[in-house]
Amino acid sequence: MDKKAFFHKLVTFTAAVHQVTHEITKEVKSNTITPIQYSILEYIAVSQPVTLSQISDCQHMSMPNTSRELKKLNEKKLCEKFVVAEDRRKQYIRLSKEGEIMMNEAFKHIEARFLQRIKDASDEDLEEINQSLDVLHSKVFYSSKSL
Amino acid sequence: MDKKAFFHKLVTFTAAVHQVTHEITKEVKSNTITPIQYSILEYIAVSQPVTLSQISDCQHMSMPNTSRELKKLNEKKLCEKFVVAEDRRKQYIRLSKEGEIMMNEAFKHIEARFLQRIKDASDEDLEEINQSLDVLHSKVFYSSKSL
DNA sequence: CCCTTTGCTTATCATTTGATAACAAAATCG
DNA sequence: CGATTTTGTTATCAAATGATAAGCAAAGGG
Repeated sequence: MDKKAFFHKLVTFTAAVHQVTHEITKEVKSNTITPIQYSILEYIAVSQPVTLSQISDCQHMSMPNTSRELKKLNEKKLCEKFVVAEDRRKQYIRLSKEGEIMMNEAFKHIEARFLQRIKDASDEDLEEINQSLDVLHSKVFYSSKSL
Repeated sequence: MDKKAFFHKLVTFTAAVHQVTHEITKEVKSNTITPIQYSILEYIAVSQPVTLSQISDCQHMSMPNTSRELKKLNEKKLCEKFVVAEDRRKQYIRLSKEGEIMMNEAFKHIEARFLQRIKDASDEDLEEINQSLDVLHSKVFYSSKSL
């Protein structure tokens, strides 16, 4: 396969993903949280419970800054901290009731937008999309600290 | 197919794409430009010549802020402005010689990083990835201003 | 020829984000 | 036990980004 073309395809693809998600999420964000706070909430929502270090790693944010943003989210009653019995330095972070509600609404909106995008897809198309997501996630866009 | 699981997959996938591209581009950015300036340069690189309004639209940035960032890039000798003969209000923006060099190096680095990510992939894997990119780009992450 | 619109600029201010130093408590290890 | 590492906090400062008001020159339309 032509490496140059392949790489070009990858770059335009990532640009497209950014463009589409930006379009969709900008309608989603409540005006009470900042973009970074939204992405933290999103991460918590799909990965909870998580520790502060995990958020810091995943969002490429320093511990102090992560701690600060989390404190703000806490003050806004959108997430909660729980000490971990086995290691009392750590804390598990989960969405609060309100946080769950907010993120559920956000996801519902995103869902609607995506539905609109795939409304012309057949069942086979959907299965194909499903498999493509698996392939790309596992073979290209996997997360890896070691790289 | 379970809709809930499907959208969960979509959301985590887009998050993964963001994280990976963030990881890769953060190594690329010279310390002389900010993230936003980088993304402007990237846009100019693939779309030049562009007008200030086009950048403003595409980057979802207000005209005044776009103007400011462009002025900084100009002072850093990374891009140049040319008045348009047909409409002297407009200006075409292009990368300067230095800007071209910088972006070529950036793209080369991104290519290397992606290659590293797929270095364990077999030829069949690559073909699968290639097809998955096509599927997702055409059926989900297509660009459409009208949506 | 006025009047409006378009494309862009400058200035200013508030907020968000990034970076760093200094600290503390719990765990781990020799 | 004492030293070190891990996990997280608080405080502070600098820089980047977002938002808004005011202005200006060229283009276009009646």
